Amino acid sequence: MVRTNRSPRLIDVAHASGVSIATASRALSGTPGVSDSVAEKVRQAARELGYVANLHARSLASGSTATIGLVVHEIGDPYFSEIASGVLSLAAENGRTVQICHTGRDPEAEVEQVRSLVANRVGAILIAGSGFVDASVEAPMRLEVQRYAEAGGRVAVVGRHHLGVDSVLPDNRPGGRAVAEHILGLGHRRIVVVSGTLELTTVADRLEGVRDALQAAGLDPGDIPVLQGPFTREGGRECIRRMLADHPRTTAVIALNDDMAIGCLSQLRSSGVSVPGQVSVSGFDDVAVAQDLSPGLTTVRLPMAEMGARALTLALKEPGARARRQRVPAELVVRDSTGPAPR
Amino acid sequence: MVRTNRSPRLIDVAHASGVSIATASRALSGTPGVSDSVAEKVRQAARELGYVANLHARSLASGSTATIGLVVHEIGDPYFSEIASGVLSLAAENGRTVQICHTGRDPEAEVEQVRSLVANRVGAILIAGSGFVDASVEAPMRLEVQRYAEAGGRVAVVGRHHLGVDSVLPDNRPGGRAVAEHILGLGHRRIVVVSGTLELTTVADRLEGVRDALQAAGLDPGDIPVLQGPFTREGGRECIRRMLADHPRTTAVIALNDDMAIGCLSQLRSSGVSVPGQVSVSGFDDVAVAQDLSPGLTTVRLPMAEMGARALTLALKEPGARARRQRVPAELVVRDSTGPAPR
DNA sequence: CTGAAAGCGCTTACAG
DNA sequence: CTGAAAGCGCTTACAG
Repeated sequence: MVRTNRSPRLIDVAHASGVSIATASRALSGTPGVSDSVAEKVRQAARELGYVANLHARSLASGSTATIGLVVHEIGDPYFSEIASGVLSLAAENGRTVQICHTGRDPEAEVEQVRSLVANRVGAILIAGSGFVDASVEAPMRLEVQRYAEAGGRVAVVGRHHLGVDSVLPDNRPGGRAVAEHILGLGHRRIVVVSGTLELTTVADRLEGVRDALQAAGLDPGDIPVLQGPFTREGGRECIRRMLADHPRTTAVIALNDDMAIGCLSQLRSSGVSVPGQVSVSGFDDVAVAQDLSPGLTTVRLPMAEMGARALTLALKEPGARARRQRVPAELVVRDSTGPAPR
Repeated sequence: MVRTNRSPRLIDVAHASGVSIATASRALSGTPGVSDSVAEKVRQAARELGYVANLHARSLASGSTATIGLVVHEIGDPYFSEIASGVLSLAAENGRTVQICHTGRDPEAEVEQVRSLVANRVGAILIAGSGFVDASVEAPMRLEVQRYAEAGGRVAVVGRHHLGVDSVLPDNRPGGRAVAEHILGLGHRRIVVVSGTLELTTVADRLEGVRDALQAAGLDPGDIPVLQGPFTREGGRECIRRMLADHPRTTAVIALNDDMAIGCLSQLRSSGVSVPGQVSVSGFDDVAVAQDLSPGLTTVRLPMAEMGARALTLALKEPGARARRQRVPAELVVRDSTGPAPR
């Protein structure tokens, strides 16, 4: 009987080429030990039938997968989409497929997504995005990850501590210090930090760097207002409105990511404040669009795509005796959104 | 390839709770016909063991998957990352996982990616991104897609014709017409179109709309230069340099996507040309950052996230007797990058 | 309501 | 170099 409306199976290829499924399997997967002529005959038959191996069956039989799981907070956010781009490109080069989930920055959704990745028996899990300063918030995640790792899964994280796995860690603190030094060097003293929630380690680390610079310049970090809002463009706008109301003499805004900085620029423009004439603005990340803003955004460059690729590279390696950490340098990029403090 | 064969299996759960694997399977998958007390006992045991069902085994046994495949040109591009965001959110709500691949706009890579999705036996494939005016370029893709559909797979595309499957089609032509009418209405006559390659249907359709408007205004579309470059920010910059050299009296630039428009803005600023004072600029898509640019970008809004979600919705439905087409309205959004033609 | 058993489509020792 | 056969971990008719 002819199977209609179904994909051809290995056995169909085997029949068509007059060999056993064992031989057909070897010929198709490139396992050595099949004569060239037979292998070619099998490949030919597979091509004609439009045969594509069922990866579920393959995974089940072989006990391994070529699929990588990637967890991000929000794929629409350029920070994450650039990381994802790096992962997808390198994965394709290695013949691996990538399953992505986003979590909306919800720690619970995150755990659920990891669990679903585990269920899909992905070969490795990559987690991008800040963790929480309060390690206890991450306890369930840590548990899930450890369990997976113990069962032989590989895990790597980007920009995140506390999980006890291989990690790619951008120099958030040195980056924060560098951008603050730049601002101070331009003569600014009435500075405001525009920040996401301090519960995130990324935010806390960057802020710490800013404080390092203030302290080194002989200033009291406690004197610098830290305006908190969502870590988004809208959050940036919101903070500027508060700044204009509560700290009207501010001459420089240090935003802790580019998204917020873009919102700052937008709100300052709407409010008729010139940048950098009256107020300087800096960001953090150097998302692709930062250089095309007007004025071009002074920021701290993080090589997001490369960070994603590096995490994948770590995950594809054999695990080390203990968790590896790769530091990624953060580089200050000075553009037109920062200038000398007005006198 | 990582071995992941040390996780607890269904049979471990069955043993732990003193039932058969059939009963354990039913209890865990929520199939009716298991007494509450037994079901609870099984769930309890599963929880304690940290059991997560092997989806490969499940797929193989049941012949169906909860995984959706999504093909985009470049996930780092906001147009696609916003579509992906819509797909991921809706997928999560439906308990489905998403496998993403990007193709770098290479038709051959595209076919390969679809093939790999088929191999993964995903339940549905979503393809986002322009097709080619020359349908023959897509023949291999069409073949692959048809074969998959005939074998029972579901396919939906976003912004793409020629594939003979369910599609979500933005009103590119009416959108192009709307934005051109806006520019004409402001009195501009020395206009230049900044465009990606005309081989892409998306580009061709938008340009067609622009020409509709020109014609309706009694102008000869042949008189309007169409500068082509990569469909990216860098492409936009490039085109502006050419425009400045070859068409220095231009007063309005109609860019056929936001990325190019952003590049145009950037290059005009570097070249000391004021927008919209000397030259007006419009885009197409309304990516998230468009409203935060300076000046805010006049553009044509496409609800990308919604388009992604709609495609998924189509793919999850039973197939119709013939391919369904959903048109998505394109809405002109006027901001500050366009103004009256200088006299 | 519960279980024994067939089978999903592959891979891979184990023999020849 | 090639094949017969035992699984991989589930689901689901089919019986009881």
